[in-house]
Amino acid sequence: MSERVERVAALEEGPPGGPEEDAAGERLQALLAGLNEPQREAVTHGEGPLLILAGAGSGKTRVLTHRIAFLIYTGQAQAGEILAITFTNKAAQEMRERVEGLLGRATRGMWLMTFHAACARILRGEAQRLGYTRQFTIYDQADSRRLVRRCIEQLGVDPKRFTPAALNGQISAAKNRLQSAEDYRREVGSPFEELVADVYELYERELMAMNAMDFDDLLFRTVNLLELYEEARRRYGQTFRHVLVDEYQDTNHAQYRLLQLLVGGGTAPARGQRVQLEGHRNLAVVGDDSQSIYGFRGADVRNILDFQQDFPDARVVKLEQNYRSTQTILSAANAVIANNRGGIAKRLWSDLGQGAPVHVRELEDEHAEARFVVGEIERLLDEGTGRAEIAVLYRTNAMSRVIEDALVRREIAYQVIGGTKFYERAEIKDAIAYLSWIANPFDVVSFTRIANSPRRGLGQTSLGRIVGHSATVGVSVWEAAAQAQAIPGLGAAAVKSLRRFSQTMAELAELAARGTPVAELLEAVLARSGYLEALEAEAMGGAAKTIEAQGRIENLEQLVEVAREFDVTHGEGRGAERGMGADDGGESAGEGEGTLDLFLQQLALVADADARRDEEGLVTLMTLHNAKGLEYPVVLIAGCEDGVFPHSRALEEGGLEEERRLFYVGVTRAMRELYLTYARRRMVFGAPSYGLRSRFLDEIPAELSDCEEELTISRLAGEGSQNGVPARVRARARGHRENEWSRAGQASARAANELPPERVFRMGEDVVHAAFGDGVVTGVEPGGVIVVRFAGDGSERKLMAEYAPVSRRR
DNA sequence: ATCCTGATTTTTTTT
DNA sequence: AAATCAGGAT
Repeated sequence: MSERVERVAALEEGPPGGPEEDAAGERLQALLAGLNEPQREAVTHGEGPLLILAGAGSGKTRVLTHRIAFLIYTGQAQAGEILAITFTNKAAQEMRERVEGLLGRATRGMWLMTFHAACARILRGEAQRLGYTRQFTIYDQADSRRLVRRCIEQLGVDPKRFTPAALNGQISAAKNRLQSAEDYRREVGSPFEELVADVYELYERELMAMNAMDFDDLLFRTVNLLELYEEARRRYGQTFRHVLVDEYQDTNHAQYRLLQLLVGGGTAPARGQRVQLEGHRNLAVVGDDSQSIYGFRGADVRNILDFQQDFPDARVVKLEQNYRSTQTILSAANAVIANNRGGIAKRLWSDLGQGAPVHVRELEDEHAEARFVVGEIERLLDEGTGRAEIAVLYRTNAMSRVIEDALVRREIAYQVIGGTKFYERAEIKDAIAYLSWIANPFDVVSFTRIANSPRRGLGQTSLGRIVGHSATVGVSVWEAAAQAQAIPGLGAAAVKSLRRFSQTMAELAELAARGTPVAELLEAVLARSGYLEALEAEAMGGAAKTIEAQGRIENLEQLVEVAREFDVTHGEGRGAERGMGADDGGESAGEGEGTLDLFLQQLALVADADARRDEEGLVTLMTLHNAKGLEYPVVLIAGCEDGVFPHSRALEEGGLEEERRLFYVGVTRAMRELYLTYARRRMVFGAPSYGLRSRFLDEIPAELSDCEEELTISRLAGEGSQNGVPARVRARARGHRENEWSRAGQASARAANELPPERVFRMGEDVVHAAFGDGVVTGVEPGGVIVVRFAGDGSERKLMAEYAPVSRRR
């Protein structure tokens, strides 16, 4: 490897030599041309750990792609020796295209994908070692929540008291901490955690029996695999000679551990790990602690903050020149983020000039806000701005509807990212469930989903008997279903119906085993199962449902189209499984088996962001989270009100700083023009709510925005002190229309920030009340109100957390 | 088993 | 305002 380094050095010097070396030298110069000094340093860094602190818009994608190209180009790595992790599949795909553009050839064999996709791929080859087959099913969040619900019911716990969502969240958090059910059990400290442990254990057993994994398992099991098998660890560690990770600030503990296992090194292993880590330590991470916005799903900023402790010899490169935004936008972003404590100091600057002021507007209600946003978009379009250059961002998906309505009314073409997702629609999930059950006969969740869809007269009771029978006899649901008459307690009609269903499925499985292309198989499924027929019957029927059914049919046609595309790229037998030699061993006989599995796994891992389309003349609507990593000449952020953004629930849970980072992310998406709007009145849950303008708006220096009233009051309050007290004074001055509601809003903000911790209650906590006795918190409402259900008489009461005589029970 | 209706809940954010 | 759920009627 030292000769490699020499070669790099030689190339950098632009050595004398034969004609092809000259050409190579030129190529290399071209690769490095146009990079600023720190960018170049990051790109040309050789072996060993590398931390790239990349401020918003500082060209980190450029650095990553150029670095990959550089590594390949200088012979430091083959394409197949690179593992590059991105946040979305879309980002991976874009990055691959750019690398190929730089190299002028295909990047066959390079692992350029998300953590989850990489893990799924590894596990497909190694699943047997962990007791799974390679056809294991991946459950999305909805699936796993359903399973949790079943577990809760099986344990005889009231799902009212503890919602599947809450328990699922606990389990997911544990998995992200790499805490197994047994680990969790060992550390329980409350009755609630006791319950979580029970559910967690059962949930794991069920998943295992169904040959299924949830999202978190993909990471967790891969870590298990690498910890358990030194051979696998070595093999993957050596295969991926260079590992690059984008958006490192949003990695969770499992992902962190995975990286350590792959590249070796880091500090002493976390939580008593026994594995001796060794490896090449060629890990390059890119991120920005100011843009860490996924704490709620287990991301841990400390991963990036502590990188230099993990790798004391790491080279650190800071990218501080912003190539995206005007100085005004940057100054606004910097001023807001300065209100967070800690973090890595950086000073972002731009030479793109001051540009326009930030446009801040107050509107009457959300409809007026939507009209303003759309009106402004129309004006910009008239001025020659392209639709694809405009993005509208908001805090929650629910907020898109009003804006969509306004856009439709003005006939402006748009796309919504996220929200009601294509792959979460019932008909799509049904169709996929059919395929899943064919691929994985143990997949009970899929079976129960499709058995009575379309209606076959197999209701809850019958399904329960079938599943119960399969569990007692110890065979897959598939086999159980095939032996309909052997299932005790099943009525004659049910037996007959199940027989027919099972027969159809057997035929379809036969088709699949013969290596039928996925699109063809899917069409056969939809036709023979009677699914399409039922929908068509509904679409023909005269009622209002017609349109809906028609839409569903169209969605299914789209899915078939997706499958057809998959067949084209992965068709012709083998082509699919390229990449490292390591997983070839696991590939079973070559009858085209495995294609269906691959298709299903790809589907399971598609994200909303992957659906984004560029350059098609569409205005883009999405949540601030989905906007991560993107940029638009014009950005409009709607709903800048306290309680909406920052979100009230984040305030309650002490997540203000993460909200502020989210705001920072939103602001820094804008290149030229930035609009921040808020409404005095907004319908929430069908009831009006009145909020104050977002505190983040007050953190923007007045001279950067164009709100005139703002300037006047700010001058009155004292020149130059935009932060701190005067800012709040301004907010009060503007919000003097406040009534009951806004005061309630303030109280809730206070609840999080100023109440002592023993006065802050969360869902599911056990409490005791001086008069009513023991109870459990079943709701947390704005205004510092908590809802408690009391064990004594089963009644539910609303209490003021601040004043009521309640305390935590232990 | 299925359908209808009224009640309850939902809104953070997502791989 | 919309979606999901529970309970009861058919």
